Amino acid sequence: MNLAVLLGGEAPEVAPMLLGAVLTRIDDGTAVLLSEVEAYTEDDPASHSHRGPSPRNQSMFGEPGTLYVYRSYGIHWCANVVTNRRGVGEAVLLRGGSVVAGEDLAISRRGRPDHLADGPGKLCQAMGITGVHDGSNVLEGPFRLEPGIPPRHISTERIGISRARERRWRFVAVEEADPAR
DNA sequence: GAGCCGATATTCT
DNA sequence: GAATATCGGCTCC
Repeated sequence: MNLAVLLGGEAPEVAPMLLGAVLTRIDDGTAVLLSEVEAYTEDDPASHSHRGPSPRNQSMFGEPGTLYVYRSYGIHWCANVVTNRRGVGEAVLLRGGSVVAGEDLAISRRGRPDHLADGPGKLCQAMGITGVHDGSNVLEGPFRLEPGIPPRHISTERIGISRARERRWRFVAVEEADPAR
């Protein structure tokens, strides 16, 4: 599946397709295999784009593939990949994954050897994603997204929000069946 | 492992 | 002033 075509779709449909994809940072070699994502759309009361463009969320309305990076709780950075066409505020929050390249750098950034990218803020810290990357595009760089084979996954309620909880737009890769079981 | 809490940018009321 | 798309350190099992 062509990435540009994929990202032109609607966020709730694109999100599960990004499971198994690898986000690579070209300029330092770090890469994360995505295992957890969430979809947000414009008519979604829980989405930052719900009330229209603002200085913070403008990149969420950009071209598909745009990175929307925002500061969460005043401390952490969180990254989304924008979907759908320009002018539509849809994106997929990169909620977690596992570091598959550049592990040493990820460990030094995180300051610990474990839990490198098992949360949206941690994923950004491990890859060095900050506000300066807001508005860059995964079709260009310095971040590249390579679709993989989507693993088995389940959808659940999203995390950390209070509105529109009934939209089960959190997609989590299911661990491969344990051979010992 | 579960539960509480503090840090604090940005938006909304 | 309150809420939030979080995290890490702490306590107490």
